[in-house]
Amino acid sequence: MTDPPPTHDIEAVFREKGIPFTRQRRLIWELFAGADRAATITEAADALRGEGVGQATVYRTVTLLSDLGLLARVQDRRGDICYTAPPIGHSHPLVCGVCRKVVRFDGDGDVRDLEDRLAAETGFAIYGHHLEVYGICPACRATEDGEHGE
Amino acid sequence: MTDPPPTHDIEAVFREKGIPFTRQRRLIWELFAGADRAATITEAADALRGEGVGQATVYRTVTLLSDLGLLARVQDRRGDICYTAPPIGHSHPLVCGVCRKVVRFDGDGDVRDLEDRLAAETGFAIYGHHLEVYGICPACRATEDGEHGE
DNA sequence: GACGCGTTGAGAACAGTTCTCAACCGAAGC
DNA sequence: GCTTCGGTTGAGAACTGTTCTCAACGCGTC
Repeated sequence: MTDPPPTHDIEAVFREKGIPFTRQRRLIWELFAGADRAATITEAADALRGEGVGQATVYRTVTLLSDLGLLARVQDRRGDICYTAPPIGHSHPLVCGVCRKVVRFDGDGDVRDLEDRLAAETGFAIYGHHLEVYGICPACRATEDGEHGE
Repeated sequence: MTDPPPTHDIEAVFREKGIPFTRQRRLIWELFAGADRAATITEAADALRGEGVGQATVYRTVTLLSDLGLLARVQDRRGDICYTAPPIGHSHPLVCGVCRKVVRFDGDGDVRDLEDRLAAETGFAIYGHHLEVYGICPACRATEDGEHGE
């Protein structure tokens, strides 16, 4: 497994690939990297409209960052597609289904064994996996218990 | 864990919930359950158009089956959203990214430990997870190696 | 056979995403 | 400093996938 580049070195990642790291791309990256919870593209576009970042650019940049492996797609309990950064270096997201807070964890050891076993059993050449864990974070649990008594 | 109802007993699942198992629903179910690989909604709609099944019905039924936990959503290497049956009883899909062939496996033991650890470490109330493994099946590997020499 | 209720199909409506194109920006060369 | 060139951007159109609407239909019940 490759070494996870540190988040703040994203500029280096771009430079290395010869991709310009423009003002808009920086703003979009900072929005996702600076938040501790996943955001939808619409939310990002709304938040950055004031900064003069167009919707198309948000779409283009999110796609670009995803392709570079710098953003991961997750979904909340309602099924809304959100993005969260950074999944760099192969961590997995534990997502709060209510507030979309994301805690990252490294479940790689656990999954690697499984992959090896599957490869041996099925003959598949395994190239990846997708693991997300969903839960309700302590803060949202407190709120839900208190307010709805559910 | 609940006992996985056998695939052929899907009618019983519907009956139990008081949901009519109509001709259209049967056709749609059989299309997904009968295939050994995942299909997109568009493919299903195209395949069943001749049987007089409308597109809206395919969407409605796939949503219904997903809600009942009888279909799982996966994606191929191109990112196309596909559905596969049956994930009943908590198996996970190993999907061929090329031909979308699906092999199911029970990785639950592996993930359960991880979940317990995460719950203890983070305080999240974990309600679910999403695990898919992606690979290239032996048949597609043979084709790709032979034809593209990649 | 008539009634009632949920399901269905066709097409309209909608939302999210991608495409188009002229304007813009920054780096390189003069 | 000015010009050129290639990639990026923003606005809006176009497209795609999905959901909604509504009249017709099918099936169980009376």
